[in-house]
Parts: sequence; structure tokens; C-alpha cells
Amino acid sequence: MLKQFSDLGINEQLQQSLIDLQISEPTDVQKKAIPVVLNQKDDLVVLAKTGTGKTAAFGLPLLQLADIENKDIQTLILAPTRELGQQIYKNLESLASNSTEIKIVSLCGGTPIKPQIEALTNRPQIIIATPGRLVDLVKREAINLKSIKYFVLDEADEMVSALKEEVDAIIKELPKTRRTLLFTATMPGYIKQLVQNYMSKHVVHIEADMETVGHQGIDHQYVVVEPIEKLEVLMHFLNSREGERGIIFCKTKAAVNKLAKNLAINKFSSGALHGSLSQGIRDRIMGQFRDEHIDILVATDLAARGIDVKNLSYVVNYHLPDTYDAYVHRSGRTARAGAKGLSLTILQEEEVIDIADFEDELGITFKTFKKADAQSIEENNTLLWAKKIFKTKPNREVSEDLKAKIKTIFHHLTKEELVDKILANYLAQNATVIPNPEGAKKHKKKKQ
DNA sequence: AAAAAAT
Repeated sequence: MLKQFSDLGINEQLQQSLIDLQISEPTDVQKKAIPVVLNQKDDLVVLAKTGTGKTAAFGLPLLQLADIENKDIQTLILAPTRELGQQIYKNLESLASNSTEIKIVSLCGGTPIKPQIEALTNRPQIIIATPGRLVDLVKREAINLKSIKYFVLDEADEMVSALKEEVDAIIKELPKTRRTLLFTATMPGYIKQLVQNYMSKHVVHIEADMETVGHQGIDHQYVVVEPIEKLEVLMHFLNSREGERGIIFCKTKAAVNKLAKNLAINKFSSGALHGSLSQGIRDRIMGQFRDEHIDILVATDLAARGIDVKNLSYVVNYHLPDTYDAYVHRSGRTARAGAKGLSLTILQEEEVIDIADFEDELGITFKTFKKADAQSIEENNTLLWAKKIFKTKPNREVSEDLKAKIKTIFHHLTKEELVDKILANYLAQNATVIPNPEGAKKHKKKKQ
């Protein structure tokens, strides 16, 4: 018999929200984790694949356990990035839409702290935070964590490694009697050891959705390119996926900026996301991406973990990820909730040997992505650029006066001559966009 | 070495 949310002990208000959200059946991780959280006894370490519903696996039972008679903060959820924190907040809000008496407050950085201090005076039962901001609030004595009963670390492996200092500072403020619930898709051996130090009660270990070896639904492919043709191959791929949506991962913020600029010049519907942008811009780009106003997100590993955007059919590794786990998280942005997706890694010749390591370490098999020959890539990219120009709407912000002046410049040209000039301009622009080998060498030399 | 997280 299939277990339903009601069988797991989820109450009617939350069941109604699930109906509203058109979520009909619990996933494996939800079936396994919900009863344990509701039992109010044990600590919990949950290992479950990307995109299998971990947020609801702790969100549903913790919303149910929220005691509205109790005006103290009862649940603390920590996330590694502001974007993920906000996403968890929104998910919990929508799960709680029929439990209106529950108050949830998001305490992520990058936004003014005063409104958050204000919001805390409303006595929320549940808070979602990023570590830096929460430490700040504790230092200001704007928050008291002594009443916490449930402590959730999402992306637990990242939290106890990269953000260990802040997490340790926060744990010092928590009562020993609390329950600790850790959720993650990846758990390197050394982290597994470390994690034991964070638990105070008997620990239940749950592994869910793991019986399917590899990352079900993800098609792993790689393509070998010369440095000079990397951008061209990427654009050719993006053109072949016109109307689809995905994320392109780069190694550095500077590389994200550069690639996003190149894609913008070539009229791709794209935006950049990394940690040096203001939170306002980060929120705007994420909003546009979620609302499908832009199709392509160019990002650092800021977007690698937890981010759940609907209908992403591909992920591109424009640079190799640093770790095997980073590959798991990046590629896990596609093929979510049972969907299919492609994870394409673009490599240079000397990096090909790494592919075998990824295969061995992660138990996956890469197929080779067949790139077209240089000439057809260029032709194809140019044709699609022309189509995009055709579809471009006139810019109303340009004054009539300026338009008239520009028209006089081109006045004496025939249509054919005008097309020739626009095309030549496009090709020249692209030539400057793609670094030539000389330039690449010079750059390398400079770095050494 | 780079990314994230506080201002």
C-alpha cells in the first residue's frame, strides 16, 4: 500500500496546503523522515538525492510541531546561501498557508537588519537564517536562541565545513535539550565524523532515494574544445536549446561577469548571479529566472546547492567543478522531482583525464557530446543571431531626434549594403569577444 | 585558489 501524507501523521491543514500546491504523494525521503521528526525523540541525519523534496521532509513535520500557544522561537533552520534561505522561507510559507497562526521569519543577510529585528518582536515560532546574519543578531542581543527545540542544518556538509565557525558560534547559544536535524545530498567521509559532534541525542540515520545508483534522470555528457572555441560551442549548444532553460556554472565571479556579458551581446536571454553582486540585484535576477523572464542563469557555485527552479532542462559546467560533490550539486539543479535533464561539461584536452575520476568517484557514465564543425557552428550562431535581431522590439527610450540623426547616417545605403555592414559588425564584435590564442597566452604569462 | 557568509 502506498503511504499518503495522512498516513505519515500530517494534519489536515497541512494536507490542504499540499492539495493547493498539487503535491499528491510523499517522496521517499518524506516517507522516511516525517515520522521520525514527528516522534519528537531522536536526532536525525538525512542523506537524500538532490531534487527529492528534502525541504518538505523537515518543513511539514516542523510546521506541525509548532506550538502556537508558545510565544518563543522553537525552530531554527540554517542554510548556506541567502537565496536558499529565502527559497526555504517561501516554501514553508506556502506549506503553512492553511495554518495561518504559525509565524515564520526569514533572517538572511544582504537586507536591512532593522525590519528583521522588528519582525522578531512578533514572536515567530520558526526562523530561517543564514549564519552570518544570525550571529550578528545574537551579538546585538536582538534574538534569544535558548528556547530552540528543533535545529535544522540544510546542506549540512557545507554548513559544518565552509561555515563551521559561524555554525559553532550559533550552536553555543542553543540549549542542550534541542533536537538536531541534518539534511544533505552529499556526505564526504570526514564530514560524517565531524557531524557526530553536533548531535546530543540518539541519532537516526536515513538514506532515501539512494537505491537508484547515479543521478536518475540526469544525462551526463562532456565535450572537448580548444580554448578559442569554447564560447562558440557554448552558444551553439544554447541555440540548439532555444526556448529551454538552464544554468551555466563558472569557476569565478569574474568569469561569470565575462560570460554573461558575452551572452548578452549575443542576445541570449540570460543573467549573472554571484556573491559580489548586491543582494538587490541577486534577488532581481533570481526572481526573473524563477518567473521565466530569463532563460539562462550564469552563476558561480552560489547557485550550486539547493536552488529549486522549475523546468531546467540542462546544466552546463563551463569550468570543471572543484570537487566531486560540487558536480553532484551543480548537476542536481536539473532533473528535479522526477524530470529529465542534461548535465554538459565543457573541457579542454588536458582536463579529459578528470572525466574518468568523476565516473569512478560518482558511479556515473559520461557520454560524449558531439560538437558540430567550426564552420557550421559559426554559421548556425550567425543565423540565430539574425533571427534574434529580427525579433528584437524597437527601443522606445531612444529619442526621435537621435533616431532621425542615425537614419541620416545610413540614408544612402541600400538594404543589401546595410545587411552587409550589420553582419560585418557582428562578426567583428564576436572576434573581439572570443579571446585569441595570443591573448590567452599573454594572460597566462601575466598570472605566473 | 575560489566560493559563500556581516556591514
